[in-house]
Amino acid sequence: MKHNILQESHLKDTKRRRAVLHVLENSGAPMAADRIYSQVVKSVPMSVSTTYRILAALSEKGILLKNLSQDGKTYYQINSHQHKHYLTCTLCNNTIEIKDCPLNALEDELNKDTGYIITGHHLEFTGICPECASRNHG
Amino acid sequence: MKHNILQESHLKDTKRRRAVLHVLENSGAPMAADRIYSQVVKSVPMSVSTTYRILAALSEKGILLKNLSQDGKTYYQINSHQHKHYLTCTLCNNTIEIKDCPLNALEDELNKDTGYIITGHHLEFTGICPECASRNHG
DNA sequence: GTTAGTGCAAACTCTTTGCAGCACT
DNA sequence: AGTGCTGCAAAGAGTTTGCACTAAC
Repeated sequence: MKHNILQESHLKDTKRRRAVLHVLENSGAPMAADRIYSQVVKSVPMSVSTTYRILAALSEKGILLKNLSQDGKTYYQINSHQHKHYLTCTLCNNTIEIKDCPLNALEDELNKDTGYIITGHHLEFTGICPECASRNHG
Repeated sequence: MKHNILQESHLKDTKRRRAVLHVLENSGAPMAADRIYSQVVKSVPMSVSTTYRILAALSEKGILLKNLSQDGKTYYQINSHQHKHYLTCTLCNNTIEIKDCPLNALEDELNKDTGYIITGHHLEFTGICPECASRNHG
């Protein structure tokens, strides 16, 4: 069974939830609610409020990760339970994944310096992707 | 006449702008509009919309840095033209500054790997401050 | 059959804006 | 004097919620 992730989390297995998960599984990068909605609606009728409720439920169960971005929209992604960071083009918003996280070592040091118990971090790089760079030079 | 940062930026030197700058200068950490407003209003009458307009004008001139945080509010801070990161307690929201930024070296490597021209990064740590930690153990 | 999920519209939070009047250079 | 600043209220974007209906278990 492919989507027993819903049942495991004691969530009912509905058409809309499967569709939302499917869209996010096939996306290489985090997606905002409006884009998830317009993707899903192509195949399954769904209201915007249901989109938000599904995203909230899945995030609460830890199935999705959510992140409020600088553009004012909340982005959702499948929680792969791997620690990831992203690099976003400031011109076209194209986003790619960064493989390594060099910060865990820093967290220990930070704890020694500040006394804070470090529970996490959020790191985002911004830049200009090769396509935009060549477009602006050409 | 003292060198005025407002005049240098071709902004009129008004009571409210001075008050906003004063509040931010005396704050160790970034502040959201609502808190800046309620601080300023203690000494200078001001509307909320003016607060936002002042913060927008000062940010546009590069006098302030703005950052939309995960709590949905935009935080403002004086632009010290130094690169800084912050560590925020997830329990009491107390925020302190981190001195060193270990990421510039990483940016070069990232450029080689991805082809992106790296223009910046945003890094936030979360944790539990010593006060909250002891409060929760007691 | 019971509980959880959904659609619709209204509400909510933070922020922005149009317009008329006021303050700074 | 003239332009830019400000207050008020209304609007805007993104998201959340109350209620009646529907679908999954």
